[in-house]
Amino acid sequence: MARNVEFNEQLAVSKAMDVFWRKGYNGTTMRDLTEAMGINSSSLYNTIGDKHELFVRSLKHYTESRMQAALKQLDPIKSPIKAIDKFIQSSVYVITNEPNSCLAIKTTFEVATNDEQVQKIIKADNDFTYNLLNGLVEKAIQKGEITVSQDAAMLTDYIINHFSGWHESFIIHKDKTRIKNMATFLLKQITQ
Amino acid sequence: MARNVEFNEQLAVSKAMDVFWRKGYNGTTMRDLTEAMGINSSSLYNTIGDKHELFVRSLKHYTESRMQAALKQLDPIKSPIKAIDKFIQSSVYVITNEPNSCLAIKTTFEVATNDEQVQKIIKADNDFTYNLLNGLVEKAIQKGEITVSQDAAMLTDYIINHFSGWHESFIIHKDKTRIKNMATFLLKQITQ
DNA sequence: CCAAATCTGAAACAAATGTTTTATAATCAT
DNA sequence: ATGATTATAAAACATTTGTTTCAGATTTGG
Repeated sequence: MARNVEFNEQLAVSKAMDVFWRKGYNGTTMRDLTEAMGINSSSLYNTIGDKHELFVRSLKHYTESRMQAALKQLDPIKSPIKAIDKFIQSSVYVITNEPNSCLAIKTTFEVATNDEQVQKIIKADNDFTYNLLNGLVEKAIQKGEITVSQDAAMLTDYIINHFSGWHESFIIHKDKTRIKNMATFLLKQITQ
Repeated sequence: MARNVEFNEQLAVSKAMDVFWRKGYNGTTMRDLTEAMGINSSSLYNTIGDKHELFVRSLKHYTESRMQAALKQLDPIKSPIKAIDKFIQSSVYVITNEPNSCLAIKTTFEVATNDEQVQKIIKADNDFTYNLLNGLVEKAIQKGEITVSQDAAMLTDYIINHFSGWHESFIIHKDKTRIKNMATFLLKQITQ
């Protein structure tokens, strides 16, 4: 009965995400977004909604992509401690090679404090990583691959906790070696 | 020959800092600032300058205050490892009790990437903390209070690295215990 | 092919933004 | 006290902001 939507919504959100990722929520204008997405603001408001809704979708797109990638990467690894190692090494690689630092962390510090909807997404993302890693840590403790502590919950927190510091360090010093050395030490500590 | 400046510039910058701290650089408007500072924008532009310059001064005020506080707090402590402990415990206390998380970290993720002047201030702040802690770590290694590694530089990075993760965790989960448990484990690891 | 539906593009919108102007008030050296 | 000088307050400024309007283009079912 009517005309079809011309643009690919998923692709458009992905382009919007790139802009938010670089400039942050408040640093991004609607014109930045429509230009990058290649669509007119009327189309945007007709389909997705306003700036905030577009940000929410961008953030969800970011976190969901990451979750899928993590599952896919860790699934074939049978040894829990090797999976933990892979997860850490992979984080180091991303931190020291991606042009922007993690959108979730940037968002946590820029908007999560004053935005409940955003905070929920961030928390869901964090919980996912926590559960994924916690499963591995528990198994590694069971198998005796980790002996430094029996407190899986705390150890999981402890490991995850390193990532944002590594991002911060890399923004400030742009020195891959510093990150790698910290990661090596972390792993040595865990598996001592 | 002329009229005197009415407002206390240091105090005004301190009020501006509070606003930037809560709302971030891009989330803060000039009207937010002049209202909080209790001065007219013409006075602001006549004395301090534009929004960016005010932010730079606010950030400097923040970092310099922190540096002084750290020196004052650690100076009387003679044992290096006890000073390190104090530094960590004090960070935990601030993270879990201040209403806003660290302005320096927020700024690192929001603006440092695209703002050289801000990046310099952040780096100077980071280097200060690094040097302060590194001196303690070196002495602790010499005295045999730390044996887990002889690499003072890496260990210093490793310790500092925890703070931004603790901030992130507290924003997301608002759970003091999780932070305290991580801090306890960190200290146990270092002094093992 | 028609008609209803809805998407698109460009322009327009009010409000908010960072900054400047201007008139007035206050201060200090003479 | 006077006059030069500078601070202040209020308003005005041009842009930029997020969002909406509206005419025209395109599609689909009948």
